[in-house]
Parts: sequence; C-alpha cells; structure tokens
Amino acid sequence: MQTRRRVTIDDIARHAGVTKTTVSRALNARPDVNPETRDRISEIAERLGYVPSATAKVLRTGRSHTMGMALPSFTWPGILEILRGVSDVLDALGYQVTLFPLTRGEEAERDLVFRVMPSLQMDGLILILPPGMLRYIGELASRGVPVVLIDDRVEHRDRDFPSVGTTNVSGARAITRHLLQLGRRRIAIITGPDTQDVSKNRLAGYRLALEEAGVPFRQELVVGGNFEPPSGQAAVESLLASGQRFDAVFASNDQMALGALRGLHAAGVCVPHDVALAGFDDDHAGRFTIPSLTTVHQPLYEMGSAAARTVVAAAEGQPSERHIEIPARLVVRESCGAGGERSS
Amino acid sequence: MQTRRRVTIDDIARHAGVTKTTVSRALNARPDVNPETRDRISEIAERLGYVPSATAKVLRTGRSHTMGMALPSFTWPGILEILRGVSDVLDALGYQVTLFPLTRGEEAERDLVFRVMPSLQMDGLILILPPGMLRYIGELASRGVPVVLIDDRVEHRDRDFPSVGTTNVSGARAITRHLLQLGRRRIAIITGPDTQDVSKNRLAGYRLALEEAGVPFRQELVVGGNFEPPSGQAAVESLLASGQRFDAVFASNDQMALGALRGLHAAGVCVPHDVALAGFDDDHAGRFTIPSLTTVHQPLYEMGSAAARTVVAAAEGQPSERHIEIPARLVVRESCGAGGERSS
DNA sequence: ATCGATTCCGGTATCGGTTCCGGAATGCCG
DNA sequence: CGGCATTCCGGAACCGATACCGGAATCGAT
Repeated sequence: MQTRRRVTIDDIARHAGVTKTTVSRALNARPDVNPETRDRISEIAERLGYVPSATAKVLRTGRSHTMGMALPSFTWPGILEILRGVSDVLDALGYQVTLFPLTRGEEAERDLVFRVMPSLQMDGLILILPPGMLRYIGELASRGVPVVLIDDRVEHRDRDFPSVGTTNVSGARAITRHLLQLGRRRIAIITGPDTQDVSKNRLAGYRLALEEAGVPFRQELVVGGNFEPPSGQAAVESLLASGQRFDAVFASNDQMALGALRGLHAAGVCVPHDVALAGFDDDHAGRFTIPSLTTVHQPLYEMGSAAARTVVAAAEGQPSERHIEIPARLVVRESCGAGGERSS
Repeated sequence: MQTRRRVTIDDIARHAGVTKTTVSRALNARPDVNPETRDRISEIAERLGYVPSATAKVLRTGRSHTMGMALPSFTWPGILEILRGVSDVLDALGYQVTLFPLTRGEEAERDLVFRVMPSLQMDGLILILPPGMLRYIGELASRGVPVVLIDDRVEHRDRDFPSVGTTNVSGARAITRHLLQLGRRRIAIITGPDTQDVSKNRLAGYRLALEEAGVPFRQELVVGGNFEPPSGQAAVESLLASGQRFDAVFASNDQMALGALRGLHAAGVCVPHDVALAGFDDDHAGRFTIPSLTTVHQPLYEMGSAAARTVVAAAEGQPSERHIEIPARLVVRESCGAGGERSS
C-alpha cells in the first residue's frame, strides 16, 4: 500500500483552473470570490478528499486553535471533572487540548513556559495550579499569551491573568450552618495544610457560621490535616484520644472525611447518630459511603468550562473577566443526620 | 509592550556568519559540522533565546511528536489512571498528548479519523474504545497511522492494529476462588452488559473457578447489571426478593459493588459476616467503604504506559507487539472476611 | 605533483497554506 | 462615451524549519 501524497490547495487550484490564492479565499468563505467559483472549488475539494493542513496554517497565521492544559497531578479525581468541562467547551469551539503534566516539578514548568508553549504556538494555557508554582507563569502572561488559572487563592487575584474559583468561604459557612441547624454545637474541623488558601477560606467560613450562631469557637476542636484520607483518620483518632467532646466533624475535603468516617467507625462511634460528619468537594466516592456523605459540591465542571471560555475569549481578542467565582452549594445526604435517615 | 519577533535560525545564521543550513545541522547535532562551529552556534542560540518552531518542523518533516488520545467519556474514574500512565511515558519520550473526546459519538469519530488526525499530522493515536465504535479507526491503521487500542475485547485481536488489555478471565477466576477458599459456596454474580466482552470474560472466570472447585453453577445466582452503581443495588435487591440463598456476591466491577453494598446494608445484611462482597477494577472509592472492598486490581496505569510505549515504537518504525496483556491481581481487603477483620 | 576521499558548508527547493499588492473586467453614472 | 468604483482573481512573498545536491578546502597516498 503506497502512502498517497496528500491533496493540497494547489491540486484543487489546478483542477479548478485558478490559483491557490483563489482556492484559499473560496475555502475560507472570503467575500471577494464569485459564488459560482466558490461552489465549484468546494465541490472539487470535496471530491478530491481535501484535508487542510493545520500545520501549514499555524505556521502562516500563528494561531494553532490548540490550548494547553497544565496539570499538577493525575491523582486527584476532581481533575477529571475539570477536564470534562474544559474539553466540552473547547471541543465545541473548535479547539484542541494538549496536556502538560507538571509532575516533574519546577523544571517542567520552566520548560513549558520557555520552550514548549512558544514552540508549539499554543493559543493559550489553562492551568490548574500546583501548590507553590507560579514563578514562570506570569512571564507567559506578560508576553501576551492568554493564561487562565483554575484556583482560588486570593493572593493571586492581583496577577496579570484571570482565574476561576469557587466560593470556599460561603460553602464552608453553609455546611457549618447546616450542622448547627441540626442541633450540633461542638463541631470539630479538620483543616487542610495552612499554606493553602483553600484551607484558610474553609476554616474562615466555619468560624463565620459559628460566630453568626453565637456558638463559641474552640481551638481544641481544630485539627490539622493534609487533604489526604489518612490524615482524616488520624485527626479523629487524636480528637477521640484528647477526650474532647464533639458531636460533629467538618472535614475540609471529602478525602479526609472518608478517613474520618473510617476512624469513627473503628472507634465504634456511630455516624451520624453520635457524631455528624461533613465534607467538602463532592467527590464521587462520597456518594457511596455508608452513610453517604453530606458535603459541599465544588462545581468543577463549571469551573473547567468557564476557564475554557475565558481563555478562548482572550485568545480571540475579546474582553474577558478577571476573576470568575462559581458558587459552591450544599449537598445534603445522610452523614449529618438530616433527611430522616439516621441509621441507628 | 511590543511583541518581539521570534528568533529564527536565520538570525542565528546571521550572527554566526554561516547559513541556516549549517545552523540547522549544528542544532540537530548532525555529524557533518565542525565541532567548534557547532559550539559557537549553540552558544549564540542560547544567548539569543532561540526556541525552535515545532510548527515549521512538523510542516517540513511530517512528524509532530504528538500523539492523539481518544476518550469515550470523562465519567469513569479509571480514565484518569490510564491517562497518567500514557502521559508519564509520552512525556518522558518527548511526545505531547492531545485529547480527543468522542462524546459526540460516531460523528466525532469520523471527524477524528478523516479530518483532525491528518490535519494535525499526529504521529499516532491511543484509543480507549467506547462500546461499539470501531468503524473508522481501522481506516486510520490501514493508512499507516500507528493506532493502539486500550481494550480487551477478543473480537478485535485480529484487527490490523495492536491492543493492550488485562486478564479479565483469570482475575475473575482468582477472586471467585478467593471466595471459595473462605468457605463461600453460594456465590452470586452481578454481570455487566453482555454486549461487552469484559462482562463475558469476567463471567467466564467466575464459572471456571466454580467448576474447578466442583461447586455447581446456578443460573439463579446470575443477575444482570450495567456497570453503574444503581444497577448493583438493584441486583442485590432482586436477589434478596427472589428468596435465593447466597453467601457472597461478586460484582463485575467496583461501581456495582458499591451499589450492592448499599443495597445489602439497607436490607440489614452484614458484609462480610452474612454475605461476602467482591468487586473488580480497584477503583479509588473501594478503599474507603466500610468494610473496604476486596477486588481485582486492573493495572490501568501499566496499560496506559504500555499503550504509549507501543504507539511510540510504531511511530518510530520499531517493531511492536500485537497484543499486550497485563495481569490483573487480587487485592484482599475487608469485604470478603479475610484478614481477620470481620466486623462481627 | 596529481588524485581521490573526507570534512565542512552553501544555495535552493520544499512543506502547505495565507496575505499583500495590484490589475483586468464589468457596471453605473453623469 | 469617458471616468470611477466594484467585483473577482493572479503573482509573489512569506511563515520557519529541513533536505538534497553540489562544491571548496584539506589531507594522505601514490
């Protein structure tokens, strides 16, 4: 089987008896070409099985219709949901997505900014920010490359590129209020690493709700975690060991809530009867625990699609917003005892 | 801020007092260039901040160092693990990955094969096969484009492109044997859709293990599911309603096992005391249920990386294997009652 | 001193499109 | 009927690299 040469606009031009300039104009639906000629040319293109070379187009126009998507890791399941949002929008708008894993750390980031992006002439970059990385990305933005951050750290709001986040403070406030409304008064919280703004914001929302309800904030009920399941388990174990009384636990993310559930169960504590349990993120897994996990839905799909729309807008020269915040919302399931499903 | 023109090999040539031919040779470490000249040129390239244009290179050479990755959906969490394997390998080998969602169905597939792939001049394609799609992909392969399938359907083994799968039969056999060794004799199975080979294979492994142990196969203990959690729950409900006695349930995937666990729990059946529960896939969620789920680990990461290695080998003209099968392995946790963690 | 083989480099075509500049033909107007 | 604006198309440059062909200089051998 011989690999047949690809059909180019030159071939079409020859068949149509015009020059490739005219073919280009016709296929791009430019106004300055005779409708009859245009139809004839596109008919020939169709018949010859013409497929335009995106490569040549990029070389000439500088626009690749491809967006980069940089990921810090593939371990967090939420990534997939973000990716789905990004992909849906970009696909619909006629853009490709190419993936850039940043697992090699800082070197990968520098590579991306200084070599890969300019080399491939990406039209923009969507970035899920890994903790502590941002040294070189600003450089891209200031060079005029559209960059959108999916992240919620306040400290980045003043950068020269837009970002997409969710309402961590009010989400945490809502779920804490939910616990309070169910009569819980001694609500422990498992925080994330305090280097991350997410952690701080969720803690802030928790404190806010307590304050609004006139319930005293107790430092003894604050336990540190690292967003991983084992740290959630360790947290409840240390709470139980400390002898502190508590009737609810708010884990700053679902992963830790899963660990906490395991720890409580192992200690013979019944959820939600003895202790109510709440999470944050609405991971897939929380739907299937027993009891199922009451949590705050983080709108990852919407965040992804908003980021995609923003980066495309920027790439196409339209004005785009600086920061988009998509509201998180409470998802009531069983683990807090609402809905009459107390498993006792 | 004016966007400065990009540095090309012409600029370097001018600075070095040679032609761009020589620069090209020097930067590509070709033998026919004076070492001194080469060093001088790369020094100048460095100083000028030269970044080669991948686009131009693709246009001229026809090789993009980019692999396409076609995904049927973003909903199955396992996708991410496969993606991680693919990405790790391709990144290490200097290839980019661009994503092709096939969510639009058949139209998307035809588009991919006839327009997108040739237009972008991808070096190859990794394909996670959606059920029932394969009409156009063969066309790609026969046109000489390297294609690798991640899938385990036997019926595709004779196609003209390689595939990567796992040992579904022996995995199902192993976990069924595990249940038998724990003394379970009336083992129900929740199957997947019988249109998929995975389902058939896992059922076959189950039957094989029963046969080897001399335990009769009972059609009454076979319940159909669709790989989604609710179908798992429905399956146990129908089992319980039927009045059939059973002391174990093997769900053909973890998602259905989660549903089954929920159904059993709701009916007051204790897992694993009354009924042992086993799954297949080793989804993330199964680690955190109570009891945690005994399952078969599907080596998705390895399957992804093997697929990536295979497609690169094919793209670089090396011989590659036709079908790679990576063994699944039993993961014993709590839900079958092994390991002394019966929750009484 | 002549010759053939190496070594190193230059000139030009080429990949497949788009864009700029301009020019011929046509239509409309006074 | 001359002048002018439109309409439609052609020629050539260009995007940034690599490939092919060939040629000058150097070298060792005869």
